Amino acid sequence: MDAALPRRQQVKRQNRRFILEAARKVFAERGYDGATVRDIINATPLAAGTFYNYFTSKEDVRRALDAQTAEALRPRLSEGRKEAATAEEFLSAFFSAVFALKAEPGGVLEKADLQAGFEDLCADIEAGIARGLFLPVDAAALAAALLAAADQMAERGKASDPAEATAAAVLLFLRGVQPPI
Amino acid sequence: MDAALPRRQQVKRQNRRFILEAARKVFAERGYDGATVRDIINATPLAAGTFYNYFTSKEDVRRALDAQTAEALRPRLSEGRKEAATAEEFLSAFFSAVFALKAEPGGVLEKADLQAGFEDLCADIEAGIARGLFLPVDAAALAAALLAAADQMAERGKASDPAEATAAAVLLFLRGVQPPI
Amino acid sequence: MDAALPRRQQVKRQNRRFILEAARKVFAERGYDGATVRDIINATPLAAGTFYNYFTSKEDVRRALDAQTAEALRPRLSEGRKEAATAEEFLSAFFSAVFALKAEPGGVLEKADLQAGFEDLCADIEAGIARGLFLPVDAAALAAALLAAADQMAERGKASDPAEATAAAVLLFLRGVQPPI
Amino acid sequence: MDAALPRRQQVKRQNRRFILEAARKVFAERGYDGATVRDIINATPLAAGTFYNYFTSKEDVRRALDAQTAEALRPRLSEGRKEAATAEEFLSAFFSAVFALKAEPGGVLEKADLQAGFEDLCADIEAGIARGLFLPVDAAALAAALLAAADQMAERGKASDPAEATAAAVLLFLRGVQPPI
DNA sequence: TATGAATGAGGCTTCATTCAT
DNA sequence: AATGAATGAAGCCTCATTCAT
Repeated sequence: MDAALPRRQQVKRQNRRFILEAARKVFAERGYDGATVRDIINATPLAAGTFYNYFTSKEDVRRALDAQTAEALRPRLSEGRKEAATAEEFLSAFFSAVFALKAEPGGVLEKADLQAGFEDLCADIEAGIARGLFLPVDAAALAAALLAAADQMAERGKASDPAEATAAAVLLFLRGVQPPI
Repeated sequence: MDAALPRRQQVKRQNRRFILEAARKVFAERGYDGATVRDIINATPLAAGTFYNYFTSKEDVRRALDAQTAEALRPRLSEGRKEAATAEEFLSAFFSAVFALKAEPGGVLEKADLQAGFEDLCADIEAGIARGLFLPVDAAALAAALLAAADQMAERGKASDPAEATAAAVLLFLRGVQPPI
Repeated sequence: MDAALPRRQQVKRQNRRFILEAARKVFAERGYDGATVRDIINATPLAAGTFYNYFTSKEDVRRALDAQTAEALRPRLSEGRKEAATAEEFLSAFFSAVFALKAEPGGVLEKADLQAGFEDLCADIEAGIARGLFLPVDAAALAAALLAAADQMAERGKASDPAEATAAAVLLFLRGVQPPI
Repeated sequence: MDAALPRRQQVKRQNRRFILEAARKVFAERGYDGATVRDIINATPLAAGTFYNYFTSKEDVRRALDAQTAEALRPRLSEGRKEAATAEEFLSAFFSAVFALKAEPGGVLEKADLQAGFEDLCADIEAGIARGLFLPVDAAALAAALLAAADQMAERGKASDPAEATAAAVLLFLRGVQPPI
C-alpha cells in the first residue's frame, strides 16, 4: 500500500504534513491571530502560494489542526476509562493519561487541546454514573473541574512526578475536601 | 461657580467610561485581536483620534479593562470566604457568589473575568487548609477545578436556580465522587 | 515706554517670545517636518491652543523665526564690511563675524541662518568690486563660496580659535590656491 | 527557453527601477518629509503593497537613492582630477564636470547630490596639496567653497556657457579676489 | 485671552489571498 | 502542482488645528 503510492501522492502527503506541523508550532508560539500565513510557510520548505494548494485559508489549517488533535489525542486521553471498575481507577486513568501526555517531548499539549477531550470525558462520566461508579453529580461540571485541575497541576510542573501528581489529584476528587470528622 | 464646575473633568470621566464600555463590548463580541480601535470608537460618540487622548494603544485599554474587572469583581467574588467556619460554608460562599454574578443583567462575567479571582481563591484555600477547613490538597488545582466547574455550570444555564446549583456543586467538592460503601 | 506698557501687552510679548524660542530649539533638534506643534508648546509654559493665538500655523512660526534671524543676524554678520578699505579687511570682517557668532553660547547659528545673510553679502561684494576692492568676480558665486567655507570650518570646530581660522580663510580667498612660482 | 527567461527577474528589476525613479521624482518635488509612500507608488504602475516587496520603508528608498546617486555621479564628478598636473587643470576639471552634469537633460543634479562628491573632493584636494599643486589650505573648507560656488553658478544659469563659467570659476579660486597691486 | 480636550484626515505598514509563470 | 511577486484592503497611530469653557 505504501510502495504502491505514486511519488506524487507521497509528496503531497508530506507537504500537507509540513504545513500542519509548522502551523501547530507557529500557532502555539504566537497565537492564531498573531501568527501569519507567511510565518507558517517560512517554517516550511515550501513557497507562499503552495499553502493554498493544501488549505483554503488560514482558518482552514486551524480546523485541520483541531481535527488532527482530536483524532490523535482523544483516544489516548480516554484510555482505560471505559474499563475502570471503580471511581478510583477511572480518575487514575484520566490523570495519568493527561500527565503522561504533558510530559512528552513534543509537549504541544495546550489547554485548548485538552478541551478536545471534554465531550469524551463527559460521556464517560455519565456512563460511569450509570454504572454506579460515581455519585450522580453534574457530569459536565465534573469534567470541567477535572480538566482544569489537571491542566493547572501540569502547568505548575507537578507532572514531573506523574505518579504522585496522579495520586493527589485522584484523592481530591474521590473524597472531596472535607476533613473526616 | 468653581465648586460646581468640574465640568471638564466630568466630561473626561464620562468619555473614558464611554471608551471602556465600548471596548468591553467590542472585545466580548469579536475578541481582542478581532476588534479594531475603530470598532471601539464607532461604538462611542467620540471621534477617532480621541481614543488616544485616553489610552495609548489598544493594548492599553485591555489592561485598563482587566484592572477594572479585577477591582470590581474580586471583592464580590471572594465575599464570605474568609469568615467561613466550615468547608461547606466556604464552598457555598464561592459558588453562590459566582452564580449570583452570572445571573446579573449586565452579565458580562466572562471566563477571563473569573480568572481575575483565581489568585484570591488560591490564597483563601490555603488559608482554609491552615485553619483546618480543608484536607491538605493542592490549592491551585482545587481553585482551578472550582472555577472551571462553576463556569461550566453557569454556562449551561444551571445558574437559573442558583440555590440548587450551589448545593450540587458544594456536594461534589465536599465529599467527592465516590459512592459511599 | 516700557513702564507704560499695560501688563497684558507685556505678557503677550513674552508668550510670543516663549513660542519663538521653543520653536527655534525644537526645529533645530528635529527639523521642521520632524517637529510637532506639540513639541513646541511642550517646551513652553503655555497650553496647546495658545499657540494659535500667536501664530496662524506651524509654517507661520517658521516664517517669523526666519524674519527674526534676518533682523538679528544680518546686521551683525555684515558688520565692518562697508567700511573695509581692502579685500583683506572685507574678508576678515566677514569670517570673524561668522566665527564669533558660531562661538556664542546660544549657538543656534545654523547653515540656514547663514543663508539669511547671503543677499547682503552679494550686495556688499558687488559694492566692493565697484570700489575696486575685488577683481570683477561673480559676486554670487563668491558669496556662496565664502559662506560654505565659513560654515564648513565652523562645523569642524575650527572656530575654537577664531583668529587663526579667520586668517586661514582670508588667505584662501585672498590669494587663491595656486602656489607662487 | 530557460536562458531567454530571466523573465521574472527582469520584471523585478524593472519594478525596482520604477519605484526608485518615482521616488526620486517625488522626493525632488515635495521633499523627503513631504512625500508619502503613496505618492511614490501612485507614480508607478504598481500596487500599494508592492512597495514593501522592494524596500522596507520610505527611509530605505532614500538610502538606495543616495547610494545610486553616489555610484553614478561620483566617478563622473571626480573625472580628470587625479591626473591634473596643475591647480588650474584640477579646478578646471572640477568645474567643467559639475557644469556638464548640470546641463544634462535629466538634470536631476540637486545640491544634495553634489554633496555626495564632497568627500571625494576633499581627498583629491589633500592629495593635490601633497603633490604641491595647491598651497596648504584647509581642504574641507576649500571643497565646500568649490561645491557651493559651482552650485550657485549653475543654479543661476551660468552653466549655459560651461566653458566661460568654468574659466571664471577657475580664476576665482586660482588667484583669489585681491586685485594685483 | 488661556486652556487643553476633541477632531478627523491621512501616514506608514502588514498581511491574507491571487495569479502569472 | 509549485513558485513567489503582486495586490489592495485595512489596521494602528500621529498631528495640525478647532472649539467649548
